[in-house]
Amino acid sequence: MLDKAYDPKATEDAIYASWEKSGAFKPESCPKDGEPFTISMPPPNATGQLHLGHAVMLALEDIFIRFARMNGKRALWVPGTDHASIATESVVIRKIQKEEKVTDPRKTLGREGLLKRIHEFVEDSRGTIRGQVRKMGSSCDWERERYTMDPTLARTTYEIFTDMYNKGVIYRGHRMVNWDPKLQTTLADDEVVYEEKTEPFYTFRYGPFEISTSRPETKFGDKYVVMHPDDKRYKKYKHGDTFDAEWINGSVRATVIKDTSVDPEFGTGVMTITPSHDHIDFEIAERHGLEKEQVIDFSGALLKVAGEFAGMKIDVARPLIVEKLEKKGLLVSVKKDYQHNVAISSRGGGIVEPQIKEQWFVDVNREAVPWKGSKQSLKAVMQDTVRSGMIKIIPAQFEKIYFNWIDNLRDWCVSRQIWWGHRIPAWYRNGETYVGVQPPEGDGWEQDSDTLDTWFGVAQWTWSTLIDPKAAADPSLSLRQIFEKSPHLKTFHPTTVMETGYDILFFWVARMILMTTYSLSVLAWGKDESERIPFKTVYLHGLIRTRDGKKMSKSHPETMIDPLDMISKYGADALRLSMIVGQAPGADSRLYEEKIAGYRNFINKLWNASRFVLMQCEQVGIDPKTIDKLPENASLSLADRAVLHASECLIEDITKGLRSYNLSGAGDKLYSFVWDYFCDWYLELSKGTANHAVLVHVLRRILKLLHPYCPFVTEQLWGQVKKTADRALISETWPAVHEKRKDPKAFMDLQVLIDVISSIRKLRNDHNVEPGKEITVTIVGKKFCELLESQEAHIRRMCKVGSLTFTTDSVKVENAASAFLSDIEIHLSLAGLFDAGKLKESLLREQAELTKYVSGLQGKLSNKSFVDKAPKELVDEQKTKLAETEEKLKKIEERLKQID
RNA sequence: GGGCAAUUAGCUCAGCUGGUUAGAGCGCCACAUUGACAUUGUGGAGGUCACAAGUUCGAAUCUUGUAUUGCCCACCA
Repeated sequence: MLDKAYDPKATEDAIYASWEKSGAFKPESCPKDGEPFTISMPPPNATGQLHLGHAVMLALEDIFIRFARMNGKRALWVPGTDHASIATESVVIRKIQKEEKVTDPRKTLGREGLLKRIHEFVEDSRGTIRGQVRKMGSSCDWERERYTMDPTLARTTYEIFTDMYNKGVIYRGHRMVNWDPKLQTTLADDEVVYEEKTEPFYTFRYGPFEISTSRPETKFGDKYVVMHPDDKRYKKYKHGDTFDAEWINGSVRATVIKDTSVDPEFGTGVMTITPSHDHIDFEIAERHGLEKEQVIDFSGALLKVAGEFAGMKIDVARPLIVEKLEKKGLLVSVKKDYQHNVAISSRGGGIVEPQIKEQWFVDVNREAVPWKGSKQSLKAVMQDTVRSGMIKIIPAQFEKIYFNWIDNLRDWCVSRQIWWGHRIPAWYRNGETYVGVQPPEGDGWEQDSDTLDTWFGVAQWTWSTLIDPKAAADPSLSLRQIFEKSPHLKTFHPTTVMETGYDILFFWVARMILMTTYSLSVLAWGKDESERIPFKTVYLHGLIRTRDGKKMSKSHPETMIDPLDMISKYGADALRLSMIVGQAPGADSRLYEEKIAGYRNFINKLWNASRFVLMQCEQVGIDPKTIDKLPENASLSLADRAVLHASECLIEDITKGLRSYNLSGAGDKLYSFVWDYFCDWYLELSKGTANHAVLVHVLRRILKLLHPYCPFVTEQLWGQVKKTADRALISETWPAVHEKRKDPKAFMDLQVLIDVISSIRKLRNDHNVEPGKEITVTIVGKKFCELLESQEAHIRRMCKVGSLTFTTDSVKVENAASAFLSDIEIHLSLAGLFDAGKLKESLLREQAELTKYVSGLQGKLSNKSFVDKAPKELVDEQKTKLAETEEKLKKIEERLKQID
């Protein structure tokens, strides 16, 4: 017999191990003719700990996969980890700095040495992650686990890079980048955060103009003044005019430039530009072919052009420069409380200094992708996949956001000045450049020291993980031949659904669309465009926040909820439910311990309901595992027929909900079915008159339907109600709807019984009838008398009724509390307990409520346009409702008279 | 500055294409409790669905505007 309470800790690990051992996670265990259903697991960073973001991702994907598997699909879930270049490198460097007191591990260890250390760290960490993913119950195929630094994935990354280079989609060029002087690396736009700061805003005299700046230290090389061409104040200056201006270190010859990007309303409407250290200025300089002189070096110090200030860090130099200009009489004014945004590195926290550097870029506008009969740009293809409906994003509002992002998309800088990652497959020798998967032959070649943006490689994740590693290891094969020798790729790609957080829609989801459509199109693999996409559906989940709606952050450990902690306290099933039920896709949600505890209670309720079923069977010596047939409908009790009907409807609802990705709604329905219907009514009604076959049957249904949500407890219970020789629940088939078992009449009739029992209970409560004290009830009903008579035993037991009379005639009632349902009157004799005041009070309350309702209905029905235009059924329904309620009111009036 | 969303009970949230007297969980109040379950049961209190106008026979739901909040993108010399 089962314990009194479910103990997840004692069972979860063993159940997981048995699933894994049985091969149930592998698509090979599914029916051979099943439709493929694939999910690529977004690979967690190989830096350590599973957090709630991963937990919610794993829970959602596991539900998708288990549902698909039970529906006979060939379900494949590919797990993996990401090398996460920047994040991992900085974690390891910090670790070495802290633990070994090495100030600059790059210098001390060298490239090879540091990479070795990072590699060791990652191996260790990947093991931890694997264990944690298992704890969540994730049914992924571990034999297909991949890692972004696997040789196969490295090869596809280099192959595609080379191909893009050869087709001119990847180019090397000078571009303004976000340079982090502290970490000595380039940052992606997304890695820059802006902080509002208050700094002085200076206005200086510059020749005949006044110009303003918050960064005087960049102004040394300025020799262009820019203004809007339509600005009337500066009409007399023509584009290209030159003049001499006294400046920081002597006189400079300046040129007038007219450009529409200048806002005449801002400051004086005139500015000087620093093309080397400002994005906008760079663009202006590019437009007009202006010189770009570097003023600040890569460590953040001033260069020779600064004259006496050369070598100074900018924060030191700034006040000195202002002082000098003031002495020269060039300082016009200082605005002290100027607020503006300063670019900060999200990695190192230092101020970002824009610099011009040689970088590798992906050209998003070059028309190089064969798509629907012509060559299209990456941008156009990215738009088309979603616009044409090949890829569907859930929730749909993110499609708008996606398009908006693509409209503003610029070329993608893919090189990073770090060591950990895929090193750029480019070699240089005396001004020659070679790009290829294999190093060039001959001496004197030097490989680019940069690595690729992590997202470049991992953007191929959906398909590169399905490539056969053996084929990829053969250098004589071309990528196309490797594709041909990868049957899994053909079967399981495009993947069915990509589930991830909306925060990486741009970082990753969009870039997967970019890289995958490019790769599979250019390599002419997959004739139809719809076979060249990475996934058919994108399901985005929101951020999990604290109870107060704040972000959980490592810097405030008290706000963090550790999923592993919660699993050991409440079980993985409870955690999964708490993250999914009540959470709309794409919306942020709040999680706190009471919520998880609530779902733990639900799991326990299910456990005990099962325990009850087993006990019922035991009492009469039936082995629940051997039950396999349901008796004919006709021989079943009302409650049995009703619960069978309800469970058939439940199957329909849940199936529909899961198919349409409404996991929250379906979960909620399961919760209330189990608790509010199955436990509160059906189990209660079956006490004493249990039909064991129906009990076991409905319980099995519930276990199946709940299995995707809470796999552990349902699997555990399944072993109690099914022969061990049969399939484990994970491999069971999803229940089908049997129309024959539907019985709406029984369902409605049971509803009447429930109403009657509830009303009697309410009356007892209203009139403070002592608990346990048996009472006498008279039920008067025209339509339902016979029905209720047959359920007498239930009413008696569940309401503690001593004697019960049924009659179809109206009766004279005295000393009784009464309730009036439609067509049914209930009179509870209260001899000795009778409280006229209380009785009158409750009748008057009900009368007032009903009167209000009736007048509402009457108004509605006397409205001609309602009667004419509303659906006829609705009008009829409201008419019936009105008649019923008026009847009820009459009865209440009668009772009131009697009391008086 | 551009874009996207949200506002429903004390708290956290459901409420699908407009249609019974707006729901759940937690919390609160009262009562119960030896046999599935105190990780429980029964009953209850608590809401002008942010505000205003409009469309409609009918609006939490559709339209417009206002207010508040949140997020994303861009970033101003």
